[in-house]
Amino acid sequence: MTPLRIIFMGTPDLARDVLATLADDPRFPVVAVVAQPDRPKGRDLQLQPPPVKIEALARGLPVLQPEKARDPAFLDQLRALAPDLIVVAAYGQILPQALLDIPRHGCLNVHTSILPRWRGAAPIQWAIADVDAETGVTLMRMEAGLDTGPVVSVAHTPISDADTGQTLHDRLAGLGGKLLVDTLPAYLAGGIVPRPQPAEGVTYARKVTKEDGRLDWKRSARTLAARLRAFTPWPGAFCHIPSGPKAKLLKVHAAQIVAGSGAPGTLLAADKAGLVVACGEDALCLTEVQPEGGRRMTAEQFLAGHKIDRLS
RNA sequence: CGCGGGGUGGAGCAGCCCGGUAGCUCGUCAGGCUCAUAACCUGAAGGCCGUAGGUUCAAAUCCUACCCCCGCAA
Repeated sequence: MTPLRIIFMGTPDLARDVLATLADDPRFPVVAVVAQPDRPKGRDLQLQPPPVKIEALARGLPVLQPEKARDPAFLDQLRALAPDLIVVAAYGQILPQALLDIPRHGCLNVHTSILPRWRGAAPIQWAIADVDAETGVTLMRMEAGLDTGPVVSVAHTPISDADTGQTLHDRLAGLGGKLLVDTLPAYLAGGIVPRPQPAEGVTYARKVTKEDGRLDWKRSARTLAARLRAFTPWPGAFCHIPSGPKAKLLKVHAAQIVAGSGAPGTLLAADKAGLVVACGEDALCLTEVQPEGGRRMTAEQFLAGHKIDRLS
């Protein structure tokens, strides 16, 4: 039997971790890696390679970075590589049927939720923001639809009150890689028949935007606390300090739900313990913040230099 | 030249536009009060105002260059 030929497609940190786990395993020879093109990043807007590209180059793997995955010339390149299997993790583009048809064993996607819940771009964040008790990773055989393919295998993990988008991301990245390498042998041997996703329970995790980080004090403290954790580290949570000629941005890094009531946005207390802000329901005690232009600091430090009675 | 905020005793800030004795909330140290204290009262130490030039009788403040920190853009 000729050696297996695997192509990996992915872009961000999560995909890098999955790639690392896959490529570490000698049973699964990765012959090429596909990532999104380098994008301008950082304060000087310099072109930065995506994490997957860095990982691939460090391993001496060839990297392809097509602008569009449906580009016919790119598809020809893929065919020329004669992959038996394509593994996709957070690649960031819809893959056309013509691409899905290339490998003999099809395309498998590592998706960081328990499908059909949270199909789409930001499943990790929305699982936390929606206060789900658990989430997980789904290995799925890809179809043309958005995360609609039949399920090969699933791994679960509970979501704790301490989980943030970052911690859950890291855990799911590890879980995803493990699920992939644990499942692949049986799948490739034909021992697993992918099962269609249930028709019930479909939700969509739309892309997170900067605006999702805005703390709307009219919401409940419970909701705001969940969103704060979900959107850590990006886009983070923020509100505004109304004092002065123009409102200043205030990022909130850590907060806890506390008892209290008042007009949403009102500062109910401000001491070493934190800034207690009235919400639509209960209150939020901000313990770590970062004013515009400054570093992150404790509520105590912040209060030493700012006199405020309300946030917006 | 992508856009913007900022560098002032140990911390966080004000003062800068309208140059002329370095200020606020804390912290630290000493003393006092108190059964006691993270509370309160009194006092003290601690700063060449990011760096280098320039303008001026005089620069934290105005001008120029540079260094460093942060946010937005992803």
